[in-house]
Amino acid sequence: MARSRVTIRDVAARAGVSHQTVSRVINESKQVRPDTRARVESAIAELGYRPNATARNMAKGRTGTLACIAPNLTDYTFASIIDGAETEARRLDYFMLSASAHDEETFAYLVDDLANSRRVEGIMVINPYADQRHRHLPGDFPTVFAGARPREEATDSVSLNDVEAAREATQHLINLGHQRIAMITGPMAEDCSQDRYLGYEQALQDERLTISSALIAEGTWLAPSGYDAYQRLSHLDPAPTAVFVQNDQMAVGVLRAARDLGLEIPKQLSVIGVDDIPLAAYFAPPLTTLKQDFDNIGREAARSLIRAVEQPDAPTQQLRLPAELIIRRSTGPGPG
Amino acid sequence: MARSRVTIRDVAARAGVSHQTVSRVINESKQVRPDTRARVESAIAELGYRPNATARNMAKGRTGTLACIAPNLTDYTFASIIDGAETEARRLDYFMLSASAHDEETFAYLVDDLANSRRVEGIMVINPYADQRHRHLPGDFPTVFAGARPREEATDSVSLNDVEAAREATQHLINLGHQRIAMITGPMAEDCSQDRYLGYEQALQDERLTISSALIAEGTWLAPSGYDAYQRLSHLDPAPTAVFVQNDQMAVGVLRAARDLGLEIPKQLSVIGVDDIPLAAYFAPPLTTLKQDFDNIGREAARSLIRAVEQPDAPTQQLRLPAELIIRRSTGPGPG
DNA sequence: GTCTAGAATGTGACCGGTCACATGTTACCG
DNA sequence: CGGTAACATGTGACCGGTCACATTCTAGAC
Repeated sequence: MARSRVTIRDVAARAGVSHQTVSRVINESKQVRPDTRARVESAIAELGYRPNATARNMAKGRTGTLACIAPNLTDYTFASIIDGAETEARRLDYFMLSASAHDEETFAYLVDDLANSRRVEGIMVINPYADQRHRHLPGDFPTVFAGARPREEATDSVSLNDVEAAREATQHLINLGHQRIAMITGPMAEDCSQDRYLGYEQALQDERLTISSALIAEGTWLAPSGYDAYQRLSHLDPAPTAVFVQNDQMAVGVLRAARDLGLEIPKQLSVIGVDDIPLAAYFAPPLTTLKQDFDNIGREAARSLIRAVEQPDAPTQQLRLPAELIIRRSTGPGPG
Repeated sequence: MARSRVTIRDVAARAGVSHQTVSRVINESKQVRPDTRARVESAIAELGYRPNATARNMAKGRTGTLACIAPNLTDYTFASIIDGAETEARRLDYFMLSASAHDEETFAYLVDDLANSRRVEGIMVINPYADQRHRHLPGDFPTVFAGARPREEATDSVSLNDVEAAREATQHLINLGHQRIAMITGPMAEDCSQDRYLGYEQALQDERLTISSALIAEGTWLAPSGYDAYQRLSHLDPAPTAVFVQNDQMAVGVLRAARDLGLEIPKQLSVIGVDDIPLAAYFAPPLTTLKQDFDNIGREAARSLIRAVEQPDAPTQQLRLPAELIIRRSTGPGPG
């Protein structure tokens, strides 16, 4: 396997043609006579020639590479968006480089490096509002938000329809006969938490149920914060009979807090989450949740980004995908 | 922000020097007089010049990019290795492109494309023995295995010390007074499963406990297979009082199977896993396990790969990292 | 004041492709 | 059989850097 430095001109010499003809052959131009093509192809095979991607990028002024920047690559929700995006990008002949930027400074540095050195042609951002990182995005560079909607910026985005998902979750609890329904939110600085808040409110309003800020606690998306938040809510009198938790990790924390308080789920407390994390069915009890189609969010985000790269003048678009209610055993009939 | 096509020659013209001097400035050569440097630097600033990464790669014959190929990017163990590797690679001035190859064919295609087109300088492979994918690796290209040891190939690798970890897990159960200890393995085609098998055997042998193949069941690494495997083991008479499960996902399946069978954990059955997955502490009961330092495996793998890239003649090395016993509540004293 | 080493800077080729355009061939027409 | 359009192939510049080497400048020694 001669992986060495065989160039297009070596092949040309061997086949007795010009380097341009070789270029035509590897680019499948039809302007080549079959016998010439055959001669070039056998020269390519004999020499083990492979086109050099860097040189090609250089000449064409493109890199065929996109970047995805997330706070980390391990969070299941991020990872599955990335996986979907990477696969779709590859299907469309792009490579995807994913980087974790756990703080704003790293994010700023990365964006600057990747975009300005023209190493990538577009950037996909997961969690642009985790801190003030969105402010470091260049205005004139193809960008897409995955899993979040833009605020004022005109940026392409693909995410869950948060309002609708939250409304469905809350409605599910209402349908089961619950009236005193608490909510544990993500950080309220994030639009996603606000949108889910909105959906919860709308569902309650639609059913003429009262909304009380006492029933709402803020968390961090992580399990321990769900645990703590529920501890606080459990002191209420009367206690809520159901909780809509804005993500599964926190919901799992609630499950454990309830268990530690000696509560039976779903008999004394119904719990519903959002995401459908991998082992959701293996907690005690198996978790009812609204499943996000992360893979599809990733795929659509990749498509959106590639569109932005290839058609710079296309209008931006916001895609909001639906969630699917997965009923397991952490929700049950309300009192009465 | 003029991100357009300002080249090194534009800067040179503006600063009244040659393009080479500009090159020296951006490469921090000390062979430039301070006043010249200042002139060039202000020209760079005024024009908003940024070096083009592709052109630089082209001229230097390198790409500064590595690839990581895993069966998927969502599995927590893979994702955390990748995250660690990506961060370390970046610290060492490389970018990392991660791709998921869920089947052997995709893997072969990817490797071929990435390596032969010289798009990347080295490849990190996660789970090279998932199928026959390792056979598609080029022999003369920098490669490292992360999370697995090589068989006959002389390939760099970084992974858990599986034998030792399994021995520790089994020993923990023995120390608690268990004598009838079952094991649920991963697919026995994988070396990792075999090594953990070995560690289990060694621990039992050291304590003169009998090893019975009836006590061993094979799984797939996934939770449902743990569930099924334990169902089978539970029919044994006498039943095992403890199970060493080769990973946490399957262990979680065992937890649920035991619960469904009405068994109390750890009173009637002790369960220990391997990995320490994110919500291990939130299952019922919280899972005792051997924690892998995935982040470090990733970092070391990146270092290893970069060494292989930069010093092609360095001998290959196999790094085996230790696990840490995390005692939670799924293991308890044996009978008697 | 001249010589010379070493530092500072400039020149042109080169990395390996693609592009625009020039040239050479073929085939079909009157 | 010449003319010409369409096809096939060749030529050299170019993408934006770096490299090797040539040239110019500076400063210290004689």
